[in-house]
Amino acid sequence: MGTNLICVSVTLEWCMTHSRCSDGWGFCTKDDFSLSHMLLCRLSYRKHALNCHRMKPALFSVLCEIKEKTVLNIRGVQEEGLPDAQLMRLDNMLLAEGVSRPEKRARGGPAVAAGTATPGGCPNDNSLEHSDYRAKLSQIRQIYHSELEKYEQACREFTTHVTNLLQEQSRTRPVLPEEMERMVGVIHSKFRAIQMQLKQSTCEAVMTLRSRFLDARRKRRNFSKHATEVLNEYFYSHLSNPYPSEEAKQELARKGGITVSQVSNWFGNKRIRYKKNMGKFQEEATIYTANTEGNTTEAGGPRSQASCPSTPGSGEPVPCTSPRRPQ
DNA sequence: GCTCATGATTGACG
DNA sequence: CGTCAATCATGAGC
Repeated sequence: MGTNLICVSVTLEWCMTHSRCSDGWGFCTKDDFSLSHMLLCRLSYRKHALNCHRMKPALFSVLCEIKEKTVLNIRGVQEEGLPDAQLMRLDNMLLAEGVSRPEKRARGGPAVAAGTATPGGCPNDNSLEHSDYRAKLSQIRQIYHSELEKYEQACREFTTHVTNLLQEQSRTRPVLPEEMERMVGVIHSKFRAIQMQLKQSTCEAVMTLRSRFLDARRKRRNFSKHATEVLNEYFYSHLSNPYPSEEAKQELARKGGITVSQVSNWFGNKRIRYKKNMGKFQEEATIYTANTEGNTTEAGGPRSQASCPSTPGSGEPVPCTSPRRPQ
C-alpha cells in the first residue's frame, strides 16, 4: 500500500514537473495532458526500463527460483474438479421443461395435460391459461438464453484478457503454462458458478410458474346444469353398466361442452359415490330414469343392461337395494 | 364459518 | 390404460 502511494505521488510529481506528456524516451508524442494518459505513459516507460535493465536476467532467475519453491503450494491450492451432479440435474430439468432448447414449443408439462374445454362449457378459458403459461415459459426461456450468452461472452473476453496479461507478464517474470491453465480454469469455474446460479433461478422460476398453473387448474368449477343433466341421463339410463365407451365419452363431452377426461372423471366419481350411498341418489335416479324412459340416449350405446353398476369385465353386479326404476 | 357436494388428483391394481 | 378408492380443494347453501 505504502509503495503504491509513493509510486503515485512520484508519478504525480513527475507529471507536474513536465509541461506536456513526454516520457523522455520518445514513446509518446501526443499532446495529451490527462492524468490517466500520463500515468499510462509513465507505466510503459517503467516497463521498458525494467525490460532493458542490465540486472533483468539476474532478477528473472531469482524469480524462477522463488517460483520453483512455491509451485508446490500453487498445486496444493488447485481446485478439485467436482463432477457437478447438481449442474447435471439442473440441465436435465431445464431440458425437460423445454427451457434449454432454443425457441421451441415446450413439450409435456401441465400445459399439454390441460383440456381444451372448461367446466361450464367455456372452451376458451383453459386455452387462455394454456397460452398464458406458454407465453410466460417462453419469456423465461428468452431471458435464460440471453443471460447465458452474456455470461459466455464475458467469460471468453475475460479469459482472453487474463491470458494476454499473463503472456505480457511472462516477459518480466516466469509464468508456467500450468499456471496459465490454472488461471483459465479458475476463471471458467467462477463463470460456471454464475451459470449455475442462473440455471438454478431459471428452474425456480419455471417451478413457480408451473405450480401457479397447476393451482389454477386445480380450481374447481361446477359443470353447467346442462352438462350434469347429459351425464346423469346417460348414467341412469345405463345404470346396469355405467361404463361409456370411448365414442360415448366423446359424444357426452361434446354434448356437455366438457372434455373427455372430465367425462371419465365424472363417471369415476359417480360410480363410486352411487355405489357407496345408493339411497341418497334414489330421488335423482327416479327423476332421470323418468325423463329418459322410452327415450334412450344412445351416445355410443350401452355395453349391457342390468340394474346396478358393476365392474367392467367382472360382470358381478354391485349389491344393490336401490334405486328401482319406476314401474 | 360450517357442512355437504363435487370436480380433480393420485396411487394401486388387473 | 381404464378403473377404483381415497383424498384434496373448492364451490355453494345455510
